[in-house]
Amino acid sequence: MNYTIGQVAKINHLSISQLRYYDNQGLFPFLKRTEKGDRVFDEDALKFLEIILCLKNTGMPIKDIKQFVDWSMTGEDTLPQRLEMMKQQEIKVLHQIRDTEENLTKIQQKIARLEREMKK
Amino acid sequence: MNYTIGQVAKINHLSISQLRYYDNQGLFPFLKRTEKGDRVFDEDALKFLEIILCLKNTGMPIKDIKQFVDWSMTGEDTLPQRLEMMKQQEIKVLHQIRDTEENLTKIQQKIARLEREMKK
DNA sequence: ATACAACCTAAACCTAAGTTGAGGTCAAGG
DNA sequence: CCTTGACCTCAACTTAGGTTTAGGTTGTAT
Repeated sequence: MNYTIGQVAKINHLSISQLRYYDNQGLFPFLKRTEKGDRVFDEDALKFLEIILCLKNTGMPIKDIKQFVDWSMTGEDTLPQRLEMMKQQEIKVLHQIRDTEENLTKIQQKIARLEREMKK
Repeated sequence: MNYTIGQVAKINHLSISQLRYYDNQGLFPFLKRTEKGDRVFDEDALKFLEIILCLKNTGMPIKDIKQFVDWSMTGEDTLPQRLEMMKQQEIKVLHQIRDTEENLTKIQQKIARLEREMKK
């Protein structure tokens, strides 16, 4: 099954211009085009997009994602680099979660304090 | 105990210019100054900074934080608004954590796939 | 035929969150 | 004295991550 840019945007809750911007930044080197020039996302492209968004949503800058994408296109030689990058990202995300949980606790304490103040 | 901007920067792992920028954005209306004009952070300021950073680190934009700070300076009339804002933020952070955990899982699956590919 | 919807490009524009640089004040130490 | 370090202001600059605009093509429905 193939998808247009508009469909992909809806599926992933992105804007069309965002997808075009990512393409221009080199994040979709695997994208095909129709004869008239429209971008075509196939199932593989959607699969790949998923991991790209995953990296983006955990705070990886676009140029680093591009590095990963470029490595992915070069073949098996770069498997070690890609693995290393994902492991680094895993560590980063684990820290993110811990930090965010700490901040959650602080916010909840603030809520409790505010509620106590309001009752007085 | 009082602290200079440099000390506060070190304690909280921020740059001095970041702290000055926040002050210019109106995030520190409670800040005192020495006669020569240097910013003085007292214990209360540090306490307040902690909650400000907590909001900032969970993705709240500076102008929203300023709203919260402004409310905090006005007295008890704004307790309900502040409470509501913190509750909204709590919800946002809970979602953040869930989303990040999902992304973590995907990254870990990617790691597993890459490791399988490398063994072949 | 024509109008509309969905796609395209290239370039300009925008916003948030800072950083940098020039020029200045003050206190302490050698 | 004078230099060094830590602070100050104000304005200009930067960067990332987009959005917007203007102008153009194509396919389908009226």
